[in-house]
Amino acid sequence: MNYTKPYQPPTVTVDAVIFQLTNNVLEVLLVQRSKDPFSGAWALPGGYSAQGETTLEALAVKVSTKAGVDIHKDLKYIEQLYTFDSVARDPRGHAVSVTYMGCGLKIEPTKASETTQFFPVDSLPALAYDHKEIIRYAHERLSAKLTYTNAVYGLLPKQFTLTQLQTAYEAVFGRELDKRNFRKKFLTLDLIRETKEMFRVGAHRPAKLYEFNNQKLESLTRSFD
Amino acid sequence: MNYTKPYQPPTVTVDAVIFQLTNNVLEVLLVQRSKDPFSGAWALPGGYSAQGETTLEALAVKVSTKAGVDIHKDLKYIEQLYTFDSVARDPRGHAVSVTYMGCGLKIEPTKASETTQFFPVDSLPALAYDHKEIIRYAHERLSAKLTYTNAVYGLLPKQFTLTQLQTAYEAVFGRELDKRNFRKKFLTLDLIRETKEMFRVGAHRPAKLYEFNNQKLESLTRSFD
DNA sequence: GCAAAAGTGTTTGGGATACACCCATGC
DNA sequence: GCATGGGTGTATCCCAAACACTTTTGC
Repeated sequence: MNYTKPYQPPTVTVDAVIFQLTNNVLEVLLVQRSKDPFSGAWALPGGYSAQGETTLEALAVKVSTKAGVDIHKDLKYIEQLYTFDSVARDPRGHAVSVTYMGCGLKIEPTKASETTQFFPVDSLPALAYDHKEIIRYAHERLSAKLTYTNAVYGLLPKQFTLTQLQTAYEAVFGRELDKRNFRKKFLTLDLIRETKEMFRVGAHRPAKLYEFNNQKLESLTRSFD
Repeated sequence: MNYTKPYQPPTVTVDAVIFQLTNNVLEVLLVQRSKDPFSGAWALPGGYSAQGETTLEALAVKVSTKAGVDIHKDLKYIEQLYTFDSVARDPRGHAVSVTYMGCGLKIEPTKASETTQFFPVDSLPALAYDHKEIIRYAHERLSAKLTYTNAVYGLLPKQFTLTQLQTAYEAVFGRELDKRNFRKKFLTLDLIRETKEMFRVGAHRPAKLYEFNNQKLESLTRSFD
């Protein structure tokens, strides 16, 4: 390979789609841009990735700096999503973005403010770059992951009720599931076990609390959906 | 974002895992390196991706130059696989590789030679970089794609027999399937139609030829496996 | 006692699995 | 007529889907 000019790589950036569930609504973490391009618009937390660091390392730094979220402590699950590379996606010049998708729970960005917030995936503000497409793709991926893996654990507390579990699925899938069939099926998958704790809240019957046998990603023997 | 030093992006490369089926064996296209690093070892076709071109555009150029394969004409299916970015994967310096996975059929690299060949995925030569891992991952992805999409069309000619279809699955999955169950299931998926042609070869009953209704990727209503 | 969510079973239909023999052809 | 791969059916079991009422609690 001979280059007549010195080789000029594209800029490499990283972006994170961080989901969490709040009141049974799937939300995504965004930061508001204060500078051009897209000043005032909202964007996924992210930034440049430099030589000598992995994209995940770069992501950890950027997400911590820009949103006050520690991807290792605050997220229960993270995976690489896709690399977006269209030449026009950044008006300043060609930037290839390696994106990640992660799930957390009651994340409280230490930088929480009017410029760092979670938004419901179904009512996003105006977004910078191609971030709307990235979020759409991440949501699709998350939904797929819930159908064939135990990835829901990423969205739930350590102990949870079956109703919480079901509503997590419903929030991600965007549709309702049958309570009896859902419970029957999930319990036969052998992913969770009953605890001795009960969840008591409100004027109604308390619910058994369950926990996952395993907080690591595994494939289901029988898919959902 | 203020950088005290000028921002130095990692090198960006692209690599292609190109599969085809030859005599019911799943093969992958490799080129032999003539220079260090890894001189003499085999590698996936690929190379640098520069500013101003998408990674797929870069891939088309590199695969054509190095292996004489036109990814648009010779491949029936291609998708982005994953971005490999460990700092040590290239001994010359940090290089992030955006990889693609594709399928073709009777590809004849115009550069076919002792340094551009297909190898069975189960008996690969010594590989440069992390290309062994990339191939493993691509194989896994292909296998997954066959279970929940119609992606097999990428490995088959326009018209094919049910036995060819089944052996394509078997070659990718690496295990045998029951003939009667396979046929019954595939025919009820409504993905293929009978043609009026027959495949006549050898001293035995001729086989009906089928074709896909649709040569575009779609999800199956019921997964395999 | 009443409002609110938790918990629970049965029926039915469709698809997955297991399994072995006849058919059409070339030589 | 025989060797070779093409083509076919049935029984069983498991699971998905549909569907409504009772239980436990706080007030």
